[in-house]
Amino acid sequence: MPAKKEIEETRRRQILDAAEKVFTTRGIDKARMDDIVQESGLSKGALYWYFKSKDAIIRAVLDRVFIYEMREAEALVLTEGSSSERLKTFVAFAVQEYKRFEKMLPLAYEFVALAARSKAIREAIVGYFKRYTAILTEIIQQGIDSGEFQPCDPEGTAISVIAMYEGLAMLWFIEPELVDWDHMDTAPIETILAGLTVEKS
Amino acid sequence: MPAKKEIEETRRRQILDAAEKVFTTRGIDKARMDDIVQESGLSKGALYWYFKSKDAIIRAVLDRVFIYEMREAEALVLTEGSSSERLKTFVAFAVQEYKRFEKMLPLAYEFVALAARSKAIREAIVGYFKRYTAILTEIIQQGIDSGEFQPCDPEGTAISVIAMYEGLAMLWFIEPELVDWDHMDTAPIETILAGLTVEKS
Amino acid sequence: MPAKKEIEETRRRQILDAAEKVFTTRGIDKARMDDIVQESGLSKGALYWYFKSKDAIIRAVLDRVFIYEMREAEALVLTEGSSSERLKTFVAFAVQEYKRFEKMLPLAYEFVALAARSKAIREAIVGYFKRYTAILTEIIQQGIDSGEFQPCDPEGTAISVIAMYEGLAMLWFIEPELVDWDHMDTAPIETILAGLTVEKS
Amino acid sequence: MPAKKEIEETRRRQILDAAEKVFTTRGIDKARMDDIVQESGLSKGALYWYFKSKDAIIRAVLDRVFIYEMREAEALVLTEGSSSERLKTFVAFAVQEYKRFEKMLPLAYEFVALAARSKAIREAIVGYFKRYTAILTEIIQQGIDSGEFQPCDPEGTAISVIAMYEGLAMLWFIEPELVDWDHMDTAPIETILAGLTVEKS
DNA sequence: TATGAATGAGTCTTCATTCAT
DNA sequence: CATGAATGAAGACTCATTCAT
Repeated sequence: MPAKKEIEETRRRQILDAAEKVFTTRGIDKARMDDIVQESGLSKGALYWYFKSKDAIIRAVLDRVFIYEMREAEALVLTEGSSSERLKTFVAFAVQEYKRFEKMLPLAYEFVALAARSKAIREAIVGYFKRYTAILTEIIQQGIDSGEFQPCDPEGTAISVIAMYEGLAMLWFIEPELVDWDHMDTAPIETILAGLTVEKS
Repeated sequence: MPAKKEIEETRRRQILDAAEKVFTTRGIDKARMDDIVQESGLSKGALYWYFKSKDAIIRAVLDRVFIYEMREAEALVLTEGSSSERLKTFVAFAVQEYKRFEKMLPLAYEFVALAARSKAIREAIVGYFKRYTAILTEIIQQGIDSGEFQPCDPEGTAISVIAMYEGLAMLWFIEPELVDWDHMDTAPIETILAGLTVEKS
Repeated sequence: MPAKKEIEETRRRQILDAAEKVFTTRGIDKARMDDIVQESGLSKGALYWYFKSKDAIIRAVLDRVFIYEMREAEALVLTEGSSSERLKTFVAFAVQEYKRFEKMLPLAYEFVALAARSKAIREAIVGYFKRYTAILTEIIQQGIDSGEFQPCDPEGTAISVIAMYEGLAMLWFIEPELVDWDHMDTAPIETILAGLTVEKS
Repeated sequence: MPAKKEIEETRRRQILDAAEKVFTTRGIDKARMDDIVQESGLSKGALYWYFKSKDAIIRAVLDRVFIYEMREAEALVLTEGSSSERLKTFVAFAVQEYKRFEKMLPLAYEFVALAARSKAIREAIVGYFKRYTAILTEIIQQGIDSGEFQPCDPEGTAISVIAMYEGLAMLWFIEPELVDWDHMDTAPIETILAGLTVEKS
């Protein structure tokens, strides 16, 4: 017997899937509850049964957008190999994620814009970045400790790297031709690695 | 005698100033024409006398946000000194701009989000980035030509640098504590410069 | 259990009744949606639930005004008696209709005026006249065939008769005193019948 | 020196010509003062200098539409010839008028519709019909007096004739194909004349 | 639980009219 | 006399939310 809980979970997912799609294509503000109703195949009443308001749906979608699995990335920290290797692997992983994320970028930037006016949204996004930063900082710290990387502020550097990739994603979003996304996982990070790595004489 | 043209110019500026402020604080979608009316001190009719619609105001504000003076930056290309110097000066200049830009960032990200659905907006933003890229590419090319920089793809590198600063600005926008903006004009670019510069031994 | 359909039908009627009244008293253009809201006892939202726009309501009212039962009149064609009798009965019937129609005449003339700019309206009105013409033409044709009427163009004559009554209705509408509506169903048609009928010597 | 009066007269005519055109094409309600401004080539201020309001323009246009020269028709009454001849000449004249009037018919029917709510408009239109009726009544009376026409109610008959032509004009306006306007000046009136005329044998 | 008809405050936009120059 | 910028009341329409069934 598919417990109530399961049905409820299914309904919520249906609604959020629909909302995500509608928000992405029409924009959050322009999206109407009726659009979500139609897209979800449910009824108006059902939406309001599972979510208190449009705002509640927005927040739930926000969480789906900015909270995803980083376990794979986090596991990297414990991997064998040089720090450069790990850094590259991490970046390659992140670039993969961006690619999967592509369709949701419009939504992501809407949330970024909304962050200016909503603490809840700001916190969700900040949490996402902090997790990313923590992983990258750890990798860089390992490199410094092992003498592979120049001494430097590991967190600051991590943030610079993340910023660079966020920026590239944004440029790519605005005009794909600006960015050669197929080499994204190598060229930019190598520029940084070149400056980061201790000269092997 | 303040010629007609002048009055017209004043009115348009009044309206756009008001719109910019309202869009920034309330968000473009949530902004009501009445807010702009109140903020501008003009009347509803006056707004519609000078601008066909809310959308026309949005576009006009867009242009004000993304089209500004880069002459100063463009002049840098012709400056004396090493390419590293020029690069740093350019970055310092850009960081200054971001600081002046601070209040408008929410608006800027709204436009970025809107870019997904509007060619006009996309083009305005792309134009802005292309101008920036052109300057930076030129500086890097000069560095390569003079043997100061490693051989590399100058445009790709320029875009990476711009992306990094765009990303930093975004992080700073979302959570100022994430980014030490006071050293923004030095630390990140130096990491890149380290990798870019030919070893002087 | 008043099936859904019934409620829908009731609501539409409520709205169209209200619209008809408001259009008639205030004029179509001067009529506000809020007037219809008030007159109907429904809410703004309800109006827009059942009709897409004011224009949709106008069209629906148009149909109610110009599409009505002519079955009774059409049945006349098959009646016993002389063609003169049938013609008179038909006219008497039509005059009755005009009387019932009295209150809607302002609306009817608004539609006539609108016909100049709307194909849909024009077609609705033309359809109405064509049905009337067809009946009358048939009656006159019968009269000619039986030798009761002079040979003539039956459709042209039918149109002349209809035109005369339409014109009388218009004069009556503009200034009731101009037309003795109580003898409308006899005097004018007899003038025509006198000229139409073959002399019985 | 073209006295002030002349300029004033010119301006008024310019405005009313423009208004007539705009009212006819857009409809009185949908016509904007700005349309008249543009069409007239004058300025907004000028319109309000010569006419107090849009309503004043509407009334002035009304007068131009419904008050025109009937002197020619009125002169007919004194003409030589049989009453039948005079009647036919009168009808031919009227049909000519309708043809000239063609472009203004949409406007005329708007005024008819407005008559329901405006005494002033009603009176203007009634005045027009009364003049026409008076002429026609006189002609018919002459025919009765001379023994050419059957004894009948001359005014009632006159009104029937006018109504018929008004109705034909309306049908023609709504759907030109319904009415063979080229024979309008003969066929319909002859049907009536046939019934009206005393048998000569 | 689920439905979808109904609500009505809120929004953009229009346009007759005014008035400083 | 003439101009056209400015006013602001009014009106069509939208849409998040509610609630009787």
